[in-house]
Amino acid sequence: MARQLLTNPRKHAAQARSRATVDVLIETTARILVREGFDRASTNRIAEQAGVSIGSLYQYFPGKDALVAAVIDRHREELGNVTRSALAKASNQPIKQAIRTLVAAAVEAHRIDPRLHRVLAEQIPRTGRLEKVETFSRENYTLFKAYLERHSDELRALDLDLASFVCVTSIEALTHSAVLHNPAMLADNAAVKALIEEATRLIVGYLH
Amino acid sequence: MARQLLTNPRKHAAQARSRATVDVLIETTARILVREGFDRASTNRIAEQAGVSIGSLYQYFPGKDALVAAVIDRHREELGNVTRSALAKASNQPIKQAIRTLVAAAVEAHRIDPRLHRVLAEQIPRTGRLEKVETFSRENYTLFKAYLERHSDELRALDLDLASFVCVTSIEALTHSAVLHNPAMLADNAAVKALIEEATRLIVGYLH
DNA sequence: GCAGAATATGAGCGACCGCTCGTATCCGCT
DNA sequence: AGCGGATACGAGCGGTCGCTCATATTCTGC
Repeated sequence: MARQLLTNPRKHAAQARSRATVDVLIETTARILVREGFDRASTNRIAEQAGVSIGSLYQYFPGKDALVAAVIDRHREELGNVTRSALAKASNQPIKQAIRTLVAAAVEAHRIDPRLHRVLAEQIPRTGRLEKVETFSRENYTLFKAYLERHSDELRALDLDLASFVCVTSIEALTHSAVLHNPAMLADNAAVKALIEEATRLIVGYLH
Repeated sequence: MARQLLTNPRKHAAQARSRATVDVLIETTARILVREGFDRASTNRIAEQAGVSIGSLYQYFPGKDALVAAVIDRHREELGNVTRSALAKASNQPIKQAIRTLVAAAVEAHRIDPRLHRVLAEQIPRTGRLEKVETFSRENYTLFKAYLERHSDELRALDLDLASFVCVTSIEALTHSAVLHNPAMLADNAAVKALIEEATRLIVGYLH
């Protein structure tokens, strides 16, 4: 039997109680992903822990993938807010300061819910096989490129596409790897500062 | 019932035919991982497609995880060969040339079996039983740090641990992302050259 | 208050999972 | 040749999976 591939909600929740059901399902899915991992996040288990019947779950989500997709969307929204506001702030700053702002924002974004972020980043590509996860950083890429365009007079001659790829990929990898694979980093403010400093130096040096 | 946690072979294969059985199981596992993904790689399916009975599979592997671990080890061995020889070659080169050698090697390593590499990197659950997969880049990190130590007189004052982390993580992310998320890159030699050039510039600029 | 729409329920089906174990076959050694 | 260990086999057990559907409950509009 073909597995369910759809990730769209099956039905729109209209009344307040059904919206509550949807919410608790998404929240429970996130909690199970964090606490038990992707494999143990079965629809039966999610429904049970959410205090919702399996039938109700399937009224709103066509399957596990849709639940996970909803969790991803919610998380990405939060990340996007942090990044977008940082980019707005950076747009008026000179290069070096702007890069520092962006790197700091990247670290900040990874602090929102690191354990969930880790599960999503590491276990989720199995869902959908789509570019859904690639879009994780696509927006960052586009916005960063726009920044470079506006400030191209302060930079050496650059292939903006290639440069955006290099910068965004590096910043993403450094913050992701540092924050997620070394949880102690979260507490150690000095270490965070050092990381931001190094990443800034890396990027600024590259752009000049 | 508690899931199987071991990833070590259950029994050592002594005769030639059993070694052949083990080989075909590992190879089939790799093939299924690439063609069907981690989730569909069940022990039953692996045994069937390998032309080996499920009983024989369990003579040599305590479960799916052990098979996957064997695939990972084999792949990592191949990557390690490329990287180690590049590092040996680089150890006598000046910084800029050395970095270029290493970046080129990183790209080369990602060309070995990109689809398998992608599956291993993206689909293997790293939380839990297969956690030791994190050592994927640990060796690179150590070797790179050793290189920096030997050439520290050519560099600015550096925290070698931090610098190694920054360099290895960036190179890994750039080559990985470029080669795996843009398969056209494999064919386009000019694009590969451009990537190597940019990554080299990024790292060299950072180290100086 | 009541009809009908929206929402919630959960037993249970068929498929597949990981894995065992009793049995059959093959191979190396004397 | 023939014995004993190594190897191979596969039916099938107990379990979880994703998911449906007949039924029950709650809400909304009139």
